[in-house]
Amino acid sequence: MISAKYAPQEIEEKWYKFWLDNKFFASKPNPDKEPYTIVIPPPNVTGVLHMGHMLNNTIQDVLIRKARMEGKEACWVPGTDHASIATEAKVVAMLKEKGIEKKDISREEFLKYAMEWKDKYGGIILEQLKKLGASCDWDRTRFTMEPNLYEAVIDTFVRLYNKGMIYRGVRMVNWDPQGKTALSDEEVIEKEVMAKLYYIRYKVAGISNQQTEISNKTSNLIPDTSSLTIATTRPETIMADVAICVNPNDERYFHLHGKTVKIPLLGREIPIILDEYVTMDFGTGCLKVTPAHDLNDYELGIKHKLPVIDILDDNGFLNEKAVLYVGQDRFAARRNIIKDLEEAGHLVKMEEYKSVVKTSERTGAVIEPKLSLQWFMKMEEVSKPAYENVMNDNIKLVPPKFKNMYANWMENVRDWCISRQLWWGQQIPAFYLQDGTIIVAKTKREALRKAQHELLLFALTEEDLTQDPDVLDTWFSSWLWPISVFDGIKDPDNEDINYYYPTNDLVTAPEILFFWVARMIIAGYEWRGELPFRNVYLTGIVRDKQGRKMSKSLGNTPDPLDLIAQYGADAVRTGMLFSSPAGNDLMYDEKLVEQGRNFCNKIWNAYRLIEGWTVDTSLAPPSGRSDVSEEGAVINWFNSKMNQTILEIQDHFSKFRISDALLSIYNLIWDDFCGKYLEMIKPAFEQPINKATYDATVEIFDKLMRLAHPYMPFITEEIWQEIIKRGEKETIVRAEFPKVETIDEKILADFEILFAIVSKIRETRNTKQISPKITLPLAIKTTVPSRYQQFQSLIVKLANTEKIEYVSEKLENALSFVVKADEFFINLESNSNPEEELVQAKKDLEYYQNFKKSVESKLANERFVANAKPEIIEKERQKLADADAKIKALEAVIR
RNA sequence: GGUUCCGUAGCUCAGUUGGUUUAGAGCACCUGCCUUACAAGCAGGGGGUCCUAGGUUCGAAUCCUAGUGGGACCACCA
Repeated sequence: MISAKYAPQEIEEKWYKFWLDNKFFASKPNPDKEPYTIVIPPPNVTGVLHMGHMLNNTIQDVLIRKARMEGKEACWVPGTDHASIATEAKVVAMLKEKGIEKKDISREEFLKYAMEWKDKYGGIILEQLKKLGASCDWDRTRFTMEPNLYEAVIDTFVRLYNKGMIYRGVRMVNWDPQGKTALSDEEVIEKEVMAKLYYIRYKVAGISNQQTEISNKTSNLIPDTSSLTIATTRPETIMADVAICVNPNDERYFHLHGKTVKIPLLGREIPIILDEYVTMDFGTGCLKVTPAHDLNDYELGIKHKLPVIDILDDNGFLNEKAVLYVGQDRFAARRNIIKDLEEAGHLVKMEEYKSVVKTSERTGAVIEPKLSLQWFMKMEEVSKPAYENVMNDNIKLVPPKFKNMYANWMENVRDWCISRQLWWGQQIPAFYLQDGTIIVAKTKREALRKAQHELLLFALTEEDLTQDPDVLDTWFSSWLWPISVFDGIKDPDNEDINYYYPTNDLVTAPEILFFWVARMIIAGYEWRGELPFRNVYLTGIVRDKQGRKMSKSLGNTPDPLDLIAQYGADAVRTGMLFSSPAGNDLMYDEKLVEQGRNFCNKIWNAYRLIEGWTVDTSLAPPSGRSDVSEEGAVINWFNSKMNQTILEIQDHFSKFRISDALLSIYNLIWDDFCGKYLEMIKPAFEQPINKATYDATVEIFDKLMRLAHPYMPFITEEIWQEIIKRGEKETIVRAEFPKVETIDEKILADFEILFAIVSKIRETRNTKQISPKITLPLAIKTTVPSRYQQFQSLIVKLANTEKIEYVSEKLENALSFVVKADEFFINLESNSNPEEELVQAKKDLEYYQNFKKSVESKLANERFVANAKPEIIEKERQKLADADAKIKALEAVIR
């Protein structure tokens, strides 16, 4: 006895093991087949599965499973990313718990701990993906730090350096004083906070020898010419001031042109400079210029050839250059200097001020703009093909609205800071001689050889070379991912890369469009002269039903594994996809997963029904007519319906409408197959079914399971094995995805009439409150009885009526309705209420008369007839004819 | 501030190059049913000023302009 409820747990485990044991997901280059490749966006190696992964990977699995069933050589490459910042932060925290500080151990020791950590937690997320049913080729699992991929990254660096595309330079970077590393703009989170704007008075010292131009006529606007006031949010940086800047057009400060001021407390004299960069109506119109601690000031400093005074160390503490508050944390120094400024009478006032504070995505520390020696990659030239090939749709972004965003970024691309002050990652292959000479080479040994031969420093030994301690930005390894997983950097002509590259589709989130997707495209053209993938499907953010982003701190993220355990993987997969058009955020609601579960259960019960049938081979198909049995007609109808739906599904897939394709399958199975087809062909209780109908039904069920399989791999395999293949050693994983066959429009139209009649009868039942158990007499007044004769027994079965009676005159006092141009009667003396029927008929008549009028006036409009396309006019004429017939029938009812 | 996307049923969204009169779907909702596959179900039903105002057109949810509301991205005033 099969349970009435679908129980996914043991089924899922059983089949996943079956798939793995038989290596159904494995792929190798096969010249006879078209390759279809997806590389997984590698999740952080220490990450755990969250709802975003679920959505993203379900979509990839749907695509890859469908491609596999379509006979392509489908290859989905899984793997993980070493995620230097995130992982290093976790390792540091883990060590801290053990009482170990990172600064107290060597790089080697640290990496040993990190590797142990990675080995322990690294595989988790991939194991979780298996629970979801992901059909990755697990033998191809890659890790961005494994030797081959590590070397590829080093190779890339050396080659780009030799091409002159990588340089070292002083730049203003986002410095994380806690993580002690530079961050890219993308790793920085901006938070709106209420800060304080401090107004600080500087004493004017005197006239400098550079400029003497003073406007005497305006100087009297400022009563106090002996000082000026600046506004700042960072008073602790005044010790790093090198100038005060005012707008040259600012009349209030004409008298200050060419003068110098003294920094409060410190007394150092700095010049007043002029630049239109300064906004006159913000603050006081006087800007303190602190090149070492503000990006704009830095640029201003370069423009005006100002010195740079950096008063902060890497931890965010004031150094000796600050002179005052040395050794204090920047925030402590701020509190102290405010107190001192106030006491010294320099603090004019404080204002509440809404400002934006940049914080580190990983450590949460407030970012310090910091001048620092970093490695950069030149981006302008190299990003051109990446820009053009997205603009011309060689690479399609789905949905295309992201093209604009992409363009905007690529048109303003800035050089890429690729160094990170971390240990976990690929160490930059740059070696320094004691005099600072830089030698870039893959290994220390090679660097030494280079120094000996190219610089003729034969006495040099490896001890004289120091490798740059920094590692490369994680994205500097993941941008190679579609190439490096096939070893295409180190071995650019190998069989795998030649076969699988370029890959087909990439499924990822729009927030990493720039720093991952764009860079992969750049790498693709740089290293292969070719695009890395043809389509980029961008998923939305998974939000809760109130529209809030899912986050740990809000506690609104369900654990995906709990969901799978509770509802089954197929239910979670379909639940996620019921409402997630590309590029749109997904408002997650557990109701969606319930809907998915219900769908599984619906399929399960169809299986139970069919499984319970006994087939009687001696039984001839029951026939309503001699040429074609009604069951034969039902089977033909369903096949047409199914083929029509497959056409729809293929259209949806061609446009990456994954949700819509699912909904098509959902409706086909639930409404058309379960709701209509099975109801029409199922034998009476405990009656056997004839073989022809049974076989046709199993064949249909087979196709339906194959259609649904990319979305619901487990339940479809179970049913396919149990009812369709009955123990043969095959798998639906590699079965053929159904192709579109004949669509018989006539039969589809005919059955629409049948369903309309059945609906009308049921509606009558409902409104008249007639029990479904009561068999209704049905009479039809029609000029085309053949139209209905073929449905005789189907109407009887679906609507519980007696055999249909054909009448030539309307039945007085019977309930009636009109379908097409024919009138139907249900003659029930007791319940009938002709008044109501009449009212309804009159309403309908009025509607159709108005309808007719509007169509007539359209057709009478010469300009419409002259301008509209012929097929549109023909359609209008047909509408007119239909309306006429309907009106006639309705008039008959009322008469 | 710049760029850009979007406003269609209570919610999430379709609506193909303008062409059904009363604009669709899923979910939610309402009514009636424990009918021997399935109450995680069956049958039926209600629900929209297609953001607003103009314009183009024989015809506008669809195209144009302006307004308005919201999102995204970039750059941000110390």
